[in-house]
Amino acid sequence: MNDFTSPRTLKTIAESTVRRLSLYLRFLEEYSSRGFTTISSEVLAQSGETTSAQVRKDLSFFGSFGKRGLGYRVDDLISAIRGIMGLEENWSVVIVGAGKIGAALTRHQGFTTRGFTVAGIYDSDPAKVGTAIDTLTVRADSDLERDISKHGQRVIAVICVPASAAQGIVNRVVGVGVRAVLNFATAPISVPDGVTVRHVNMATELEILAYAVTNR
Amino acid sequence: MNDFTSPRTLKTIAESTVRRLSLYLRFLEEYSSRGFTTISSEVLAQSGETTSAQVRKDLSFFGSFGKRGLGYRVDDLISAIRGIMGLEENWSVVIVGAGKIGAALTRHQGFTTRGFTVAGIYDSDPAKVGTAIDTLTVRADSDLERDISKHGQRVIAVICVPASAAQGIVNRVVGVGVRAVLNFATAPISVPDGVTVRHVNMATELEILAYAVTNR
DNA sequence: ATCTGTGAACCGGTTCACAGCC
DNA sequence: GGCTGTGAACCGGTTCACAGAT
Repeated sequence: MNDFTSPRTLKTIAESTVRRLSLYLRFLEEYSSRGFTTISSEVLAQSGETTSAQVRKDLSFFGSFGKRGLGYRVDDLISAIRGIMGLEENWSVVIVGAGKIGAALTRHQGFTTRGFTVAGIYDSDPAKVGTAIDTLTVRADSDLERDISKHGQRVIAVICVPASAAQGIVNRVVGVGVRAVLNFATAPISVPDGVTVRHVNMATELEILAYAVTNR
Repeated sequence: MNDFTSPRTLKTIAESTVRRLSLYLRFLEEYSSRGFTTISSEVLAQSGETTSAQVRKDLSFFGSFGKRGLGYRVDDLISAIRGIMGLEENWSVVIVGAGKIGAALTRHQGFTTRGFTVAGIYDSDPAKVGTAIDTLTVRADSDLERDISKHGQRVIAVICVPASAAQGIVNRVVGVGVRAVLNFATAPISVPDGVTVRHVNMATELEILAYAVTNR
């Protein structure tokens, strides 16, 4: 029981499960700060807009964290999920592109508090290099490789450059060991095996909403 | 053949299908601008990181848009997808919250060109009301209902307020007829039937990446 | 010969339901 | 009695494979 290692190597976990774990974690942290020490799968389900069975199934892939008849101890579950997701130590976030989105993300404190620290912001435009964004100074695009190498494995590159430049930047950061990329550019990006890319695309989100409204 | 109405009311279409349609559309527009007039499901598949069978299946839910042995006429397919997604006429986007994200989205031109126009940005902070963001002036939060009523059905509300205020804002915009909400606040939001909410959450995206790197 | 359109098979995520512990 | 943990059933999205049109 509570075997962390074998289950997660045995089966690949669905992305939907991982996404829900993130939501559970957020809710648990808030729930803990409100002074609760115990939670049931039923209550936790409401946070993630899912069912209690789903919550229990999600957690069961990684071990048994609850007590039958009682529920889960909030703080234990927080630690367990942090461990599962690899959030015990801090991650460095490198933002490439100091345009509107890049700058806004840099200024935004939202994820700083959650174990992700913006380590640097980069741009190829000499007019932007050297300007201050919050506590950071925009660095030259050409410094990317050298700077990233210092961060080791725990780096996530956030791509906020124009679509035409996106693949080139990704190639460069992957070349110096980055294995996680969050892509805000509206360009389909390809990466070698072992590198994970996620896309965030405002236009697509709006279009999905447009579809939903149009088709009842 | 080419029956638009019955198939889409008959079956509910998977969200994944709608998301891919959006990607196909983006690629097709770019492909068209490069001068191509015809495309095969095989080529289109590469854009959406999927397979040719998936492309054909996605489209088949809505009609037959191609010619066997030949492929699809690019411009016809663009029109067809625009029709399916409800993008023939423009949509108004109302941004609530003039913080970092709200301001960045307002300034960002990315979706303006794709049939979505930012009609207004609102904030409850008197210090922000009246300030200019791009060509828009931040309006008082209290003007929300009156302004939205003017837009009719084709409005999408984008929520960029702190988590604690999110549900209240959503209740208000839904109250005046908004049926599509894009939520940037890190709060689980509930809406009545017939209203669609989508969540964009930076922290979750970063955490999914952290999980992926941590677990091979 | 080529490439679409689509029923059927497949696969995997979700839901069910109940056994197992507190 | 209450709530977790989990195999089994279910469901729906994806893939297969082939018939049909050009």
